[in-house]
Amino acid sequence: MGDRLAHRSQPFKLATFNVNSVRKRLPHVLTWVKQHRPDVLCLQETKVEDHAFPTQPLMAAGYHVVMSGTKGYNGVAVLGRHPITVVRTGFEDGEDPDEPSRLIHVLIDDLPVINVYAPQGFSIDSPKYAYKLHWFRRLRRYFARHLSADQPALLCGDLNVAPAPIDVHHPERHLKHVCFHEEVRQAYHTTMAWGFVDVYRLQHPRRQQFTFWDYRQPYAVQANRGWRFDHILATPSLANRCRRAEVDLEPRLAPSPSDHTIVWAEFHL
DNA sequence: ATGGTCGACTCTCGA
Repeated sequence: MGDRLAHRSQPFKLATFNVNSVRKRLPHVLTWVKQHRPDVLCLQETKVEDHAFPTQPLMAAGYHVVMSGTKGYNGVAVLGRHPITVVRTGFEDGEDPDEPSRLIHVLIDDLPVINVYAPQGFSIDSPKYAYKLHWFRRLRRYFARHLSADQPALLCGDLNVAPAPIDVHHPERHLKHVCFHEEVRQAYHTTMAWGFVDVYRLQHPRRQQFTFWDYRQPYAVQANRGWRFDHILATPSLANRCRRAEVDLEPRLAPSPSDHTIVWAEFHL
């Protein structure tokens, strides 16, 4: 851990937000960072190539910006109050296909932060689902190759998995859903068993709080038919230093609400 | 019921 973080008096605050187009949701992002001043905000589904990313207004708000995007789909970015070093985008594990627009690994004052957008999977019988399951195995191998479980590190993003029955409305109706099937939950848990702890669940063992409501589901928000897909995880030494973890529903209340909302966590470093 | 809607982009895909 770098001295600048180690000697901070203020807690270190990280947030994650699937924006479903960073250009469409830029007003939400600017309002939120100005109000909450997170040290780091990780974005997913930015849906924009790097040259067209709205870097300038974010820099004007006091944030460094790095990104790895593609036109129209996927895309991840990290905003930070301190300079950000990009370590890697994508797995770079020699397998084809690799998707640089689903993973960005950065260092913020020597703290590793990995921001991911996991594949959704489409349907249980689709090759996209097989790809999703394999993607989680590759993610675990990525941790083993590039991180140490006994050192501080953060993982966040849209994992496209509800890890437990409490994390989805009517779990009994979603046993064959690509984000809740026993097989995909197993893939998720096997990956995180490498050494990442879900800090929201650590702080709130029995609270049901969703982070995603499907646009296509009528009255999903009103009836709270949602899912908890957006996660912040930390290696054990850092998870022990988590003091707060919360879901902020503000992006759901703004005009043109996103289908996801913001999750944030504070750590005393 | 991959239906419904939303976003980006091309007349359709991804979620």
